[in-house]
Amino acid sequence: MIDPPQGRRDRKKTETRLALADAAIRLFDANGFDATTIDDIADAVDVSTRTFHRYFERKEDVVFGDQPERLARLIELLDGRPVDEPPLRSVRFALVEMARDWHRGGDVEAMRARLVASTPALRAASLARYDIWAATIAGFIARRSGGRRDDPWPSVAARCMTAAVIDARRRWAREGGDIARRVQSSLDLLTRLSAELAEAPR
Amino acid sequence: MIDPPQGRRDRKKTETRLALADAAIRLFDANGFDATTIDDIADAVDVSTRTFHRYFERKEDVVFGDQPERLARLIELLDGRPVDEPPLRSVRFALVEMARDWHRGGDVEAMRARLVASTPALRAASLARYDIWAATIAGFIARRSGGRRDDPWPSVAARCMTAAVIDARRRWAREGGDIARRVQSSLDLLTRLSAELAEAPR
DNA sequence: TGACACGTGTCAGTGACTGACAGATGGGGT
DNA sequence: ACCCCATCTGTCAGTCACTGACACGTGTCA
Repeated sequence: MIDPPQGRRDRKKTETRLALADAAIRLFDANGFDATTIDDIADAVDVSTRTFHRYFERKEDVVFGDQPERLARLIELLDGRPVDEPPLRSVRFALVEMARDWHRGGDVEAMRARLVASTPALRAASLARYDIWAATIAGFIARRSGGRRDDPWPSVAARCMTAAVIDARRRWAREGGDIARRVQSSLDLLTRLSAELAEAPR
Repeated sequence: MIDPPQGRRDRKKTETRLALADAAIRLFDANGFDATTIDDIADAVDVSTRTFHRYFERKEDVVFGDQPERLARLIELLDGRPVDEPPLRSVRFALVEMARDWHRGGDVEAMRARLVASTPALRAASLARYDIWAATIAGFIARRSGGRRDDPWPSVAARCMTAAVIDARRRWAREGGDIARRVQSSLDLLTRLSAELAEAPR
């Protein structure tokens, strides 16, 4: 999923990062985000707190420890779509596929979703992550549809589709069910927007 | 804008809260968010840091010190719309009106927008605020359109319209211009979604 | 294998945030 | 006008997130 099989050093780095993320999520889930100290997490992976902070700028970030892989996957999915496909269709495909990854993530992924939904600090951090998704998707749409540089359309479209995903995921955290299907139906709802807004021109 | 002219005590409280918010924004703008300590802000208003934390849970929150008033205003605008108006039209009206408030906010509002755009911690906090807006709007749409309790439509629609506002405001922070008009055109773009998504059914 | 780059631990320090207590001040009832 | 009570505030002490500096040990590459 990631580039080449780098040297032992880089492999260990990735290993430590994912180990910290995994340990953190489990500890947060068991004892709560606030009640868990960075010391607890570092101890669980047997590194110093200083090392923790070399991997993650803020405590919240550790919950999204696999973000580099996720973002790379999103980009890979987007760029893998045929160039003659309508851009939003490509985005839709990529987002549903991302949701399938979440499903494959199993317990830890559900744990993370619940954790994020119930912890204010993590909710904010999570939204900031999706903001990066939105920017990435906006860049993709802009490239594929090729309008003016300051055209707001790619950005607005990307943000809306991301918003649909966020809503689906939050619903999934609360009520469970099939996350991929939830994302699909949220995205489908976007088509309803124009119909309802058409009655409200200006 | 707010309820009745409460006693002196409550008046002083509101005063202090807004004074802290105002002082903080100016200090952040002048010296940067990180370089400004809570001590600096508290000193400027001549209260203790402990008092600061009684008004605002986190340092970031002070930038949104007038949030209670804003949210009250949003609710007021929404509830003030005729009940037979299409819900999304009401929301559109309210959001554009909120943007006009920003315009009336003058320098401090522009300062805040620039500040939020350029400070990661504030960007995250800002998104969390809009999340509350989205929830409020979703509640309004649900009430006015009266579907099932677990219908995802109100929430998705609210999130998308909020996303359009966020995008417009961020653009405004970067490039200036007429914020109300920017919000209008972002919202107008939502109607384009269905056309482009229609080509991407499933 | 040796020079160098880089990841890690220790240490010390700052600043955000919180609970507990005590003093001050406004509000309401007599 | 007075007092009692609720509430706001400052001081103090403590925890914890986060950071720069330094020294040590380990991977990497010539």
